[in-house]
Amino acid sequence: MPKALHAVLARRERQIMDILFRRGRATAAEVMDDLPGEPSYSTVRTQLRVLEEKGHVRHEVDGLRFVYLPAVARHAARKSALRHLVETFFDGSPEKAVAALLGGEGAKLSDEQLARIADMIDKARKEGGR
Amino acid sequence: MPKALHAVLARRERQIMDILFRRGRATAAEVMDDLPGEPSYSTVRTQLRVLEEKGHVRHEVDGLRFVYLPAVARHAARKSALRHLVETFFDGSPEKAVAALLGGEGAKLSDEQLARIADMIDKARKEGGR
DNA sequence: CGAGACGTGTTATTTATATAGCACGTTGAT
DNA sequence: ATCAACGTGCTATATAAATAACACGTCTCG
Repeated sequence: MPKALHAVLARRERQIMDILFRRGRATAAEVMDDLPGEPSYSTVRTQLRVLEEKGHVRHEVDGLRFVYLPAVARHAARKSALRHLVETFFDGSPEKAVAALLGGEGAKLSDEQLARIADMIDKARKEGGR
Repeated sequence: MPKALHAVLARRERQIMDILFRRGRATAAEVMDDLPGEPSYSTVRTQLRVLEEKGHVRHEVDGLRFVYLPAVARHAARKSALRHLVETFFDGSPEKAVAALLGGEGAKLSDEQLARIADMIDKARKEGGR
């Protein structure tokens, strides 16, 4: 298993990867816009190049310019991040994590969303009880 | 609002904070045990001292030795981490995050756990519908 | 066609991080 | 009382990260 991203990236590198995961793909200029502080365009490009050398990012050529994307599928990174979070803050219990989400940590939930979640649970229980 | 920890910590610093959040409190030796690589005792202590200077960690004196703890309540750090994760990997939708947890990302759920979660949802719905 | 905007490649520099050595103090067992 | 084990305080250094300047190419529109 390759090492999880969060365990390997520096502060700024992580910020950049997060932006790429949020947006899916982005140009250097877009990354720059989303970064806190006012890094120069040049700085951001250098960091993207370094991330690419390290294998965390790749780029596609779009006409003249580069568009950067994470080298790892979002889904994989997400799974590993979620696992780590549950481990660190919820004593390894996904149940507690769900409780926190329902309790409004991470954003409020509407009634419709709660209803859909209830459905998901019914399905999960049938699966498990089979 | 003070800046979120994950946005401000370096790689090693984050690893250490995660250990402290997992364990609640730990001596330098315990932190050292949990860190990957084989950092020397001296190294770990230096980093703890730096983290303390920065205000992320504090220590209590236990007889002869120091016991380190996060300066921020676990609950607060967790909330911010959860929010960030939902933002980055679930398009800001806690519902999607719950779905991932139910789907087994982050660890499997037992039937009893699912049952308890179903209860939580009932309660949440009553609250919201009041 | 020429200047400005926009983009890349390369290289340099400063600052922070990660790492560890050494001197010294306290305690507990021989 | 003394030596080893364990812990702290202080200091030093190598490596990595963060930042940016400069040179150069290409499109574009007036």
